[in-house]
Amino acid sequence: MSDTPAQAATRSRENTRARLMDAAFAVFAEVGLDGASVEAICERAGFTRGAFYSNFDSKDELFLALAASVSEHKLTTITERVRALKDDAGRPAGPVEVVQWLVDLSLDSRQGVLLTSEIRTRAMRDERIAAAYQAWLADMVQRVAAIVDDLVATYGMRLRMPASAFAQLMLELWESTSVNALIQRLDDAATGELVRTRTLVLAAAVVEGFGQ
Amino acid sequence: MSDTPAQAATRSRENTRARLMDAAFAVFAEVGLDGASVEAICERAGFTRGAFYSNFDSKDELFLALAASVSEHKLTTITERVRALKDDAGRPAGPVEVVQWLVDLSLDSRQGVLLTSEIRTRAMRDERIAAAYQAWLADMVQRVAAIVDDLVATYGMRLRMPASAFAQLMLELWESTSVNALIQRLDDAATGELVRTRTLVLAAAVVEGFGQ
DNA sequence: TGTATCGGATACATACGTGTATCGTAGTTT
DNA sequence: AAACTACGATACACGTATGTATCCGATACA
Repeated sequence: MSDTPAQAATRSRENTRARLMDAAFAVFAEVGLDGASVEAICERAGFTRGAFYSNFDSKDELFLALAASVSEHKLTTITERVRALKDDAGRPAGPVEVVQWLVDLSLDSRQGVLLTSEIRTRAMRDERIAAAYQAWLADMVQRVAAIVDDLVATYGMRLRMPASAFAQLMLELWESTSVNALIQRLDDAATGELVRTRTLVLAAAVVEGFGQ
Repeated sequence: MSDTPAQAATRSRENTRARLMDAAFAVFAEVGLDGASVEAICERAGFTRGAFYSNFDSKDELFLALAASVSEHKLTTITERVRALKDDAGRPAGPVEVVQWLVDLSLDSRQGVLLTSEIRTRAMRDERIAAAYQAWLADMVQRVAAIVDDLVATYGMRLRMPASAFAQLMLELWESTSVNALIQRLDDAATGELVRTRTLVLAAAVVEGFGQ
């Protein structure tokens, strides 16, 4: 099956877009949005700026596209895992295993944490990014809340606060813990342990009937 | 009492240093560290760059000095308030009032939140700033933990986790909530309410014998 | 009142990043 | 096979930030 020219061209174009975005992901994580020059991004991607300006209007537009892509990827991932949860095969054994499972779900790479921080920082100052961030966060909260609701029903427990508030608290806690772990130069294992412990504390507090 | 020339000169010098740092505080909050030009800082302070380079070696050095100053200011503030707490006059009536009091203690201005975020972002990438940040955080944690210990003893309650871990959790929660409130464009009242509510939830979870 | 000193202003050299306009070429179409 | 199209490279013009070297004026002291 051969492509029409438009398709072939598009596919190639999409490919260089993707390479540029991958490079931008790395460079933004390294030096931040303002610290990253278009030149540096292109160099890492193996292009010159000609390619860049042929694909994006500006660095800001690339950043927006990248943020959207990362957000969507996270949402997709979580959706898949929720579906896996529904299949009895992968269902965790008990509440504590659920925490483990949720933490795995939320942990991000070093670069991911850095980029998310960049997005949040930007959102504090830029109305447009704030809107996008809030929309994404609401989406995440909703999905995590759905998981929580489902688990609570399954194990016959009760929440001491609305599931969505609990979910948002969890998400913020995970993020904030990741950031601090990064500042403390903890390795992945220690970071995971810290997040797990804290999540258990919070769960014990908010979920009536959760272990001890 | 008149100054020696050196003293007078120093005093004036300290004054322009202070003005530059005040300006930098505002500009960094507005556009971030990388987004702020030395020129912009000087302009806001009512100087030219000549004054800047006469007082600081680089923008980074100014940022470091500013971060240290802000940190120290926060520590001083909290110390004062702890002392006030010791005087029976200002002592809160009960656990819930204590929460109110603690929240007041932790709330920061919009600009303060933005600058703290900038510091934290920087700490993730820069070893030197990370060390300073961790030292400061440890200090804060220690003081808050002392308050917590004192209060717990006073009201005859018990903690379900080490006071320092609890204190750190609190500090992170306050910070993270402030950031999110800022992104959501909440006003000060709503932000305070949110922080208060969340603090109560956490306190109820961790402090055995805390209200309901 | 003359003079030395210090802090801040001015002027300059330079590096860097951006965006655009143009060019060369590989792959496609007829 | 010739022409066309699209993508990315190259070259250029411009603006902006930096840091330094020099200058000027006010204040302190003799």
